[in-house]
Amino acid sequence: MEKTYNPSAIEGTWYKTWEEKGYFAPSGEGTPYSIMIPPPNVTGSLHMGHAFQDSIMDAFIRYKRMKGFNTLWQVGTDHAGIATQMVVERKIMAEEGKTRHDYGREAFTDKIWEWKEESGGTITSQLRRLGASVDWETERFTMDDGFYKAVQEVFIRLYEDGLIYRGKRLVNWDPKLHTAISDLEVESQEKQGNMWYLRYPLADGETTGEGKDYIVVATTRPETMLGDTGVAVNPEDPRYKNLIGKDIILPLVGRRIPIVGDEHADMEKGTGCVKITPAHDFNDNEVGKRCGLPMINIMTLNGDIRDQAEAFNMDGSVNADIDTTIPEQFRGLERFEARKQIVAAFEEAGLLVKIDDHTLMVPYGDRSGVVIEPLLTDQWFVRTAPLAKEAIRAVEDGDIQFVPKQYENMYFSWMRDIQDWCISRQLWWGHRIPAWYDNSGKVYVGRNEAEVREKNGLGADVELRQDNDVLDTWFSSGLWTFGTQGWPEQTERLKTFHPTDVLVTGFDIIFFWVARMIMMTMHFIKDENGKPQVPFKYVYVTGLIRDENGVKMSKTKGNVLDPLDMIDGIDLEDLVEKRTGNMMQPQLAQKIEKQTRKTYPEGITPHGTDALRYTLYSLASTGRDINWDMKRLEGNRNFCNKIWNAANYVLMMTEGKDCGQGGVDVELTLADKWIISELQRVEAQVAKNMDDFRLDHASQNLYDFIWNEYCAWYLELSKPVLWDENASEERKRGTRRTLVRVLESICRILHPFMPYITEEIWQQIKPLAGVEGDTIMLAAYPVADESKIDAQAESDITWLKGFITGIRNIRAEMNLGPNKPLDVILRNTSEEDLRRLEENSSFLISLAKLSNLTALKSDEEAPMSATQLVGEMEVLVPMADLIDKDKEIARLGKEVEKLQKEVARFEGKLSNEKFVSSAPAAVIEKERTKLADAQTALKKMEEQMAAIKAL
RNA sequence: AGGCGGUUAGCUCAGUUGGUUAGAGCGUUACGUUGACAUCGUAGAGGUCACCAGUUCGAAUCUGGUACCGCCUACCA
Repeated sequence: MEKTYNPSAIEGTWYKTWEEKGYFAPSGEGTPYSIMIPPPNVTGSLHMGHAFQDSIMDAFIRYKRMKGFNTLWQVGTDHAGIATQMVVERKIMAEEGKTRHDYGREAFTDKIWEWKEESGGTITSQLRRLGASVDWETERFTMDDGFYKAVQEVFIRLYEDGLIYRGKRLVNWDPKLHTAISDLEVESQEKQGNMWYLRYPLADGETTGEGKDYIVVATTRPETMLGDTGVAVNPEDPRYKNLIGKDIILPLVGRRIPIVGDEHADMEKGTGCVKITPAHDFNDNEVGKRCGLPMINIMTLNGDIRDQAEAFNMDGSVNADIDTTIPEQFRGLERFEARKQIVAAFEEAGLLVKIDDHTLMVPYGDRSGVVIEPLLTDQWFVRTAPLAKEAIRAVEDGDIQFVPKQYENMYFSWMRDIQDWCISRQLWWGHRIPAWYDNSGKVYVGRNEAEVREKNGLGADVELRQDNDVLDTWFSSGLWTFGTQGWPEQTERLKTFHPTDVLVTGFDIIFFWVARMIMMTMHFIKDENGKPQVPFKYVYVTGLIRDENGVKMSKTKGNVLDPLDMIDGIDLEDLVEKRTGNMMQPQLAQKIEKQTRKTYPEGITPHGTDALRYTLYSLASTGRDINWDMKRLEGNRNFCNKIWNAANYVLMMTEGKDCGQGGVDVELTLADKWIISELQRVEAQVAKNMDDFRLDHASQNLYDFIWNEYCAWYLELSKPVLWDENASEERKRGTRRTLVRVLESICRILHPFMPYITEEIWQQIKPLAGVEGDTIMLAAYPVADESKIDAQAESDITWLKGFITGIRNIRAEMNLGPNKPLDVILRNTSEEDLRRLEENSSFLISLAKLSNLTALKSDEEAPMSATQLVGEMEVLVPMADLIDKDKEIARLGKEVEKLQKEVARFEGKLSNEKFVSSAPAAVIEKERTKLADAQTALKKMEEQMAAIKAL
């Protein structure tokens, strides 16, 4: 082994070996265990969220694989409709100055496939760097042929079940990308805007209750007034209720529109009158439906004002009765320009009452960044209510459990008032909707044109054209758990690995993806009894990883940390370049550069995959957000280094020596029995914490055991045995065997968390430990053996540690160097103390650096000494000339003070009648013991102090 | 506005049915390069568990309220 730990030297080769040897594939034996990776966007690159989730999945997978399960970690990528289309559009624009329309649909999608072949593997290659043991052999892509089959089948069956319909409805329209998007792709942002108060004159000489011949409406979007088809007032409102059924002459347009009574108008808010634009506002659309108002669309797909409006009835049919003329001056205006012009026109006409400042939430497209427009378009929808019902039940009944549980609330609240899902997207990249239209606009759904013709008896003379739209990307990813396993065929894989065991994902896509997977899966996949099958039994929800200041990482803020940079390291200049190069808003570059130079003056040093993963586990607690801490990462790199050096020591002590592999006689020391016992405990703890999804606890258990017990104590305890020329061969052999066997077990327990370093060390030590196997990946995971738990050994070692620490304490307090050999005298020794002394004097002399160790007989006087207590036994270091009297008095004084406080506290507790009468006996007994111990210690310390003072 | 979550050492985080003398990593103080490891060792310091009230013999833990922070949903005509 190399002298120093160098992660890059060991991490490169092992992954390649594992992959080539096919260790990641399901074994085909044992109980099935499966996880489906949330398919990353094929255009994406690995970020901290991926690293976090994928590390967690890998720990579970490696753990179960070692436990002998038939383990599948399904890998794949998502075709990410809009994102991918945009990437390739930008590319052809940059390289050839062409748009996708220059290419045409077919050639453009070919171009995307070409891109995917060349560049679509970025994220999967990065996944390899993390050590992810996914089954590469069966990698899927949501646009591959098999997946398309599943998507098509689902669409057709839902259509046949009456759960998919087409309609002209208001949707969130992205005027830049020219597509509908779902509610979830809309981000509301708070903006400073205005509220315009507009005067609408009443027709036919009518007046309000207050005698005015007009009413005033307030709006944040005055440009939509061109499409107003009514004004709503509250039916109870005394000011206006007499006007219900009367008309208004819509200013600028001159259209006569009715005043309707509707609950939506709140008497308390604004003026109490609401302009109703059913084609451009979701609430107005509802009012329009209730009051029978028509819809007038005034915008183009760009969000510009149309030359002529379009009028529809609520059922989507064309309304030919309405004059759709738009005043000439507004035609073709961009929407925000139109707003200015309309307001100006109102002002000119004397109809602008006032303009208030107003803070409002404005919807933006999360991809395009432009303001989303509610727009009337023809779209396909999934009727979600019936699907949601089953999906809610599955979580209510515990068939699916969220970890942590509070996310179930979030899920329920969304599912309870779920809206129909708009699944059509006006894109070219994606699963094209399997629907055809004839010239009359009648729609036929089928697997292909031939099938449609045959099923519907359409001759060759009937012209058919396929729907131009594609399906929402989440429609296909909703089928991920079963679509990847060969459905609609009833494959062996599907039977074996579905339902999957656990889904690991972030809370931000519970609605986007998790809920939809549950709905889709439960509708299509049934068990042998016809009961809907869940896609997964647990949903493990992770929090967001934020930067060191708790700020969400984003490119525009320039605070993104690349997991690979933490693995490989990156120098400052490269990091600055990475964060400031290729920015959408170059004006931020300077600020980002400054901040980066301040936070990472030395860049980022390499830490290796194992340290990164371990840090992620140690922070993986309750699904809440995490503020990334680079220091913690360094701490874990040090932990790797510690393990490396411990292995180095073990090898030095065992290589080429008899380690008792052959079953020959060995003698186990107290230290051996103790560390073996502790090993069983940590094995049990880790097993429990893995079952409870508490990777932070599991990693803490291992850290404690390996560093604070195995390295800090056991390795030290092994030295006096192995360096003792007089020790028996059985004894040395026993120690060597324990050293190497425990290390070998440590490697196996740790492997799911730190795959690389454990494999590397394991390969070195397996022959010494008498273990066989090609890889630690497939070695058996250690299971705690109750019979090896040795309470006697544990308490003896606790005593031993107390003894040694006591001596070290005196050394530190008295400024005695660690190497000065000390004579130690023991007083007030019990039988037990003497036994322990007898058995462990060599450990004590060696670890505490003693020159002599003697127990005082009851009638012997001790010289003046510094004192430490181990239980009731007094450990005395004779003062002679080497102890500073004042210092010792001060030290004892501190002890006495502490003990006095303790005694007082316990006495207080025990003298409380109510405590004694109502607390459980065990608790009282415990308190009594504590009191007695504290009193004894106090007495001894006081005596000692008095003796020294009297000197 | 409603819902959920958070507030524990200087920083990042644990704390599992109330019995704790509240823990870890990093940082910090002092000392120390003896033969696994200075990416280290040894010994320390550091917290009235946001605040108030209640339940209880006993509260970081349970209940109610307050403050601040975060997220989600809705509204803002």
